[in-house]
Amino acid sequence: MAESITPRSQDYSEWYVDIVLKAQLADYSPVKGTMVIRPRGYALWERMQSALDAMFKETGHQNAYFPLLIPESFLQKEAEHVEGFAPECAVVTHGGGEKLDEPLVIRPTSETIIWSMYKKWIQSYRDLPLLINQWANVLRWEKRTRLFLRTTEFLWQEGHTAHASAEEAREETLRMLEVYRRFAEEYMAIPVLTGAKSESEKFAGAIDTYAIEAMMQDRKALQAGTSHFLGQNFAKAFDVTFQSADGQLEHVWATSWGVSTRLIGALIMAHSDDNGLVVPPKLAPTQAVIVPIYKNDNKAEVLEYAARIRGELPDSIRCVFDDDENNSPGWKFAEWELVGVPVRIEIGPRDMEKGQAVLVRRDTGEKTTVAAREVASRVGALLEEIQASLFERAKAFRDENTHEIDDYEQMKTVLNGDGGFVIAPWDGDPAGEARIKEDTKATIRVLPFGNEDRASGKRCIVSGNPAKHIAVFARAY
RNA sequence: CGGGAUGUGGCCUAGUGGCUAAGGCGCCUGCUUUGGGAGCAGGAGACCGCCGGUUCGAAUCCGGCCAUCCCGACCA
Repeated sequence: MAESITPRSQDYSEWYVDIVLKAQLADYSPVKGTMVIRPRGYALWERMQSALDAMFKETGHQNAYFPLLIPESFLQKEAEHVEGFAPECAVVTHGGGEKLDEPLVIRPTSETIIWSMYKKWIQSYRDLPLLINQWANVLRWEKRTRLFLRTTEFLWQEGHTAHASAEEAREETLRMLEVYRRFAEEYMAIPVLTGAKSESEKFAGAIDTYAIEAMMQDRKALQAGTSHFLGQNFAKAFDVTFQSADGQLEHVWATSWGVSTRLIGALIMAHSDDNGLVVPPKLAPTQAVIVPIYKNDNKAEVLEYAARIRGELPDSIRCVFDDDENNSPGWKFAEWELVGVPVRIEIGPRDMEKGQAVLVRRDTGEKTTVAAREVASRVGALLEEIQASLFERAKAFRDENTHEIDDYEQMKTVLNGDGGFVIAPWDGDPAGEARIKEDTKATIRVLPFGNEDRASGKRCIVSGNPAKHIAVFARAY
């Protein structure tokens, strides 16, 4: 357990894997591309879940659960959907020792089974909107997997809503994108860009896909959440209609939106360092750890003094008192840094004499000495400071590595060099997008909102034609 | 799915045809320690990734497979 982590500067991928394995967030499982989420990783997911779930409830959604198995024929009802997902589906062909009449697909996402049910549940405009979310696992047969970022099976939430009008469904799509933005920035301390996806990056079956897009420490982009306006595509495929107030029979309008355990990967790659995981206080399962330091002749007194300080911490601060006798203080320091606890409280004989304690920040390593009576308030304040400064640091890093460029050669130099985000005018032509990908491996991450005006009068960076969008290009996970 | 690298107790590594596979870390027992991954003594733990082949003899040579990483292809 006391081994070193590959430095980021030496090998970013190895560093990432080391953090996941050594901080015991996850471990490889026997089936290719699958992993076990260990208690320390799952605790992070649970904190994400509870924050998100509260936000979903606040916006009027209810949780439900739909089955893992979907009749294969369901997937085929929506043309783009089947084309997008069929290649990565696992299919169950046998059950109970017999070949099944109809193969069952293990859900890669649940639109089809959900809309088959919505058909039964929706008749009138009075049944709308229908706002349902589910927490579930899904399976996608990926060729190249990476812990948390892309695994064959993963955990996520998927919201599926039904509305009486296109406007209302569009509002919902953007409302949930905003929920994701808030969650990413306020809880994960990760600044994100919001905007629309280009045609080639859209969800299979959506009219419009929106995303939150974050920058990792290696300057690559990570799509951290998506929200889709599905139009009437699924309502038509599953014949889901409702009678409006004026008696007309109309197809229902739909959205879907999701975030997954990939967020844990985002958290790691946004904040962590060569000493291990760095977790923002709002998501940290343990926010503070007290490490008592004593010699044999003063052990009882130090422990009592430390316990008294611990007793003054409010219940709202999630604190662990590490009085394990078998490990040295130095060992504990390193271990708690590895797992990312935001604040360490060191309490030894010298502190006891002076009626104080030492607080250490995980993000900067900075140590401060505070009077015993102030520990509770200082720890609370420090947690808030760390939360804020992680965000500011990540934002400063992203801004430093975001370049507005209107010359194609320069764009190639940047994207093939240090990387980062390139903001450039684009005419909307997929051919140009494809050429950029070929030349630089970068894709359009988002078409940021409110930039159509800025595009007017500019020339597309690749074709030279009049630009329609301002696009953000980057290499991505 | 293509190209490359790697695979030896839980982890890292030595051993490159010949005795009972060696060391460090970790683990267990005891003592001693404790302000940045402590010390001493004793102990447990390996069908050398898996399957097959060559050989009197294989961790070592050959073939296949599997897994991980890297680079591509593919992919919300």
